[in-house]
Amino acid sequence: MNGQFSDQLLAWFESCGRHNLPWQQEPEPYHVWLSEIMLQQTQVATVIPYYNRFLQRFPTIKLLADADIDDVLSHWAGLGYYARGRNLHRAAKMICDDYSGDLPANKEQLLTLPGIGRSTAGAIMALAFKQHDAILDGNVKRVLCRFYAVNGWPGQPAVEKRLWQLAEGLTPEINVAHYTQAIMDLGATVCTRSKPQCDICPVASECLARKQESQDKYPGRKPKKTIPLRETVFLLLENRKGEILFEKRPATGIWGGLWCFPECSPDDDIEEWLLAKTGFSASIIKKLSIIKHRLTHFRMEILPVHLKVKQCNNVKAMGEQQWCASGDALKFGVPAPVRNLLLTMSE
DNA sequence: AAGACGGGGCG
DNA sequence: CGCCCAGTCTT
Repeated sequence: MNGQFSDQLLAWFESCGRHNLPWQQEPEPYHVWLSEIMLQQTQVATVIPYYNRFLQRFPTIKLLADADIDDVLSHWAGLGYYARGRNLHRAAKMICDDYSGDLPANKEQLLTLPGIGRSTAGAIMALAFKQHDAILDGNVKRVLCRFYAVNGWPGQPAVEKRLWQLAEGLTPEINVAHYTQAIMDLGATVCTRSKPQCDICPVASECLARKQESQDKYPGRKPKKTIPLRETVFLLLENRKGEILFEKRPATGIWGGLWCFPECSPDDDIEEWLLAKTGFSASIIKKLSIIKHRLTHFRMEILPVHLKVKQCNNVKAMGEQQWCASGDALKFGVPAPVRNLLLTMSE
């Protein structure tokens, strides 16, 4: 029977699960939603300080909806995947407009909100509304791949389809909130990527991967490909007051909506490029050491160049711009390399 | 179906 | 350095 898996997991959860995470204290729908969005592609330990700061600044969905997007993004800065922050803000507005400020307890309606997909909708239904619904996040995928010895990479549509079937089959009708938390905890603390602790696993005796002594084979690896190198130049323009010029990036694409420095290619003549594109006449003070930034899909090498502005004729703004003392810039949403650069400079 | 999207943690 | 993480959206 399917009930055995959930029963064993629930019994284990009671004594060994995590019951002290910040979003478990007041499990209201907003808290569950916020934590689920932050936890997408991001680990618990990283999320916790961001979660606490965010909720302190935006205690309710209404206050979030009414906030300025820059304010929202500055509290997201450093977490990555900034579309999550923008979607959260958009969804908060929709929730206020369409549902009087409360998350709908309805899966189809949740799925219409930006940033909420199948797994997050399932998590909100189960954890916040105690409704029977399955999730399939990275932890659950790993647990199920091992328990059923599912071959193939979980990102593969056929494999993912199979995993959803298994996840739905195992999810119990009752105690669904505890079960959902339990299977995530099992993946996070016991059925870990490397060195799983099968000796303390509540479902080890039925686990096919363990029977085959091939836990390391599951889940199947993502086919790897060589990731490209992207080289860029950060232009740190300083005016007479010692302020630095920042530009707001477009809402979509890398670091969408965050504040950054003007950027050119290493192939450009820097002073010429500046004059042509922005109207600033500036001279190079110093080229700083190259910053290496590694992402999932490419590597970045950033050359920061410090310049002094001599003259400004007809500034051609390429987007929103502002001059700002380097220390004050951290109040805005800036990407991690920019933050690190500013911190280094102020030392 | 495939690619884009950030940053941190770990072996 | 490679791989992964409480995924979703766009093309």
